Amino acid sequence: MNYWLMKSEPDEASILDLQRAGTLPWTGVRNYQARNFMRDDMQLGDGVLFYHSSCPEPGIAGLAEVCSAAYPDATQFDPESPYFDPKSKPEVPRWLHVDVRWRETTRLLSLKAMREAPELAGMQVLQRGSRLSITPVTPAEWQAVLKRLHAA
DNA sequence: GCCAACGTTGGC
DNA sequence: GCCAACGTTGGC
Repeated sequence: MNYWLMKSEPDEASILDLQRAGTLPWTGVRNYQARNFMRDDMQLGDGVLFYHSSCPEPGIAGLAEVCSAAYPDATQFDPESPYFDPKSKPEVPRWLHVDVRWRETTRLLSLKAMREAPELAGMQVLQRGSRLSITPVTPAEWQAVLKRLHAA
């Protein structure tokens, strides 16, 4: 069982969109490291911190879980899609993704609050220059985030 | 809109 | 295989 933080721009897919949909395919990842996490390290039931990025109030907005194995991302073959990759061949799909299931819409644990939390200082997403859209989270960090999300 | 940081591309 | 140029991310 592993834990992850996954970034999403709420304009594209917010925690409320996930809540409405139940599950969503995590399409559009075009970074090899993030793809490899999904392909090699994610397991069914892994915990996901759903993070809103590139928005007025960045931060963790809810909880989700991995609910599929990795499979080819259809958007890479769609010329109409912003995620179209002309260099990817259907015989050898370059980009994969998992599906994610909604668990809980929480209050926002803002980026600012995350930075102020000593237990979260080591989180990969908070490191200088970190841009990866999917990063591993340690069990201790997961617990610390849950504690703060559920605190009054 | 700015810009720091990082990833990717492609010429050599 | 190096590395300069370019593109992207994402907070501010």
